[in-house]
Amino acid sequence: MTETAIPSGKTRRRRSPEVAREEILNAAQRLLSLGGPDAIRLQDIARDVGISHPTILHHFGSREGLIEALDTRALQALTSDVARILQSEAEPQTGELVERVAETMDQQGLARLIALWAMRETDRPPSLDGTDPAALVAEVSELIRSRLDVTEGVEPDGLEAISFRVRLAVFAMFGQALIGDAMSPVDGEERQAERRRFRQWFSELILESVSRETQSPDSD
Amino acid sequence: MTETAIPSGKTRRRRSPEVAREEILNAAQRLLSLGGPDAIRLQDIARDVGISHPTILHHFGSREGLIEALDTRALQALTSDVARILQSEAEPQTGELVERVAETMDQQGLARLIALWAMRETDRPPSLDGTDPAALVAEVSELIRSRLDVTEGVEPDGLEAISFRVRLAVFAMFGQALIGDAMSPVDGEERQAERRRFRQWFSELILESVSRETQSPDSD
DNA sequence: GCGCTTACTTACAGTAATGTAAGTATAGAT
DNA sequence: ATCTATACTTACATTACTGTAAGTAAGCGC
Repeated sequence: MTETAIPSGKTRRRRSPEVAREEILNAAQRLLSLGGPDAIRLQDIARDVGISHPTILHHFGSREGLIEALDTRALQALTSDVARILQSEAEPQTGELVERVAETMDQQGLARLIALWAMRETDRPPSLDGTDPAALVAEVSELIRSRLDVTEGVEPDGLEAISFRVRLAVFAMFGQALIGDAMSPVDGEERQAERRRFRQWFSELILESVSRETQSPDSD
Repeated sequence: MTETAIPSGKTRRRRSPEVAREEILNAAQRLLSLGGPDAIRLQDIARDVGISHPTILHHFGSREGLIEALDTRALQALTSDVARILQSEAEPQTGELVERVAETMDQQGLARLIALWAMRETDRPPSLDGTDPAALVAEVSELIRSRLDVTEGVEPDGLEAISFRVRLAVFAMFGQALIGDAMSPVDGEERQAERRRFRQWFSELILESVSRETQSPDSD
């Protein structure tokens, strides 16, 4: 039993390059979210999609290319997700934002992807393909500040404080997705409930601190 | 030029098993903190220590055994570190604790180790060798609560809120160590300064929220 | 229908990693 | 000084994964 790509029927499907890439990326991400870093094996992914592994190489050039595409797509998804919320909501609904990012993080196995990406090399590559996490944080921070400016009126150098909050939110959701299970004292059904409680508690903590600082700037 | 373990001189050193294990673990951790997950290669580690790779297998049985030992040691180090601080300080110096955990996390490459450990399998193994992160969090939370009890007097069901804070602190330090660089808008010297500012800001945030809730329990 | 492009397959090459077997040498015990 | 246990080495087996080469077939234009 070597590798025979599930000869489903007798004909073979011929996908458009876009569809093929999507299916391969989906399978890769799914496998990554199940197993560890070694789960990104071309043969496994190929079997999952129902193709042979050289097809993956055909579409992505190399394993490295596949991983890069995976990273890029994930970051872009997250970016557009955040952007959509920020532009649709009138009020800076921090709770909504936190909840949204959290879902994306652990449902799609995005946290693992980010972790692996961060570990991959010490020297920053050219901020992969145009989506830069630091820029995303800066953007979100800026947007939140501008909203606060309108409603309340906050001193301009509070930008770093806001970006700290955004970063903390990212860290919190990232951490919960990646190592949250290991820190939870409960199992099964209750764990989900606890996760939600934690997020809600966290959202309130962040919101409180924002309104506190912006409404009484004499705290320092 | 195959693999010849640096024939330093002509005699070979004969370490005690304990020392050998320590040196191997140190090298492995160092390499992991430099490169990605694939950096844990027996031959590389062996070259770093100055031995041949089967010696590692002799001491740890298998690559998997080495990784397990690495995880165990790291968690134990963190545990004892936290325990030491909690027992020595009279006041619950949250800032100190946060700073300490943060240092351990990114100096030793511990964050990466934890991340890999968390990714390794979905089903929890028997909480590796006696050190259980959830238990550690619970312990720390309990200890903090008991101190608050003495000084101020907090309702007993505030334990979850405290454990949430502890968890958030872990997430924050873990996140900063692992993906903090990617989120920072600055480079080089200034990055270190910013990291410190973030930690300080975070410590204050946590402390504030504690004193606020414990001193005025009618906030709900 | 015919032909061209290319998504896709099978078979294989190359490489690199973990793990094994057998022998060597070092430190401590007697 | 010799013996013994075992830390350690060299050489090799095994396996498994990425990547290549050549050939096959599916869709699309003509």
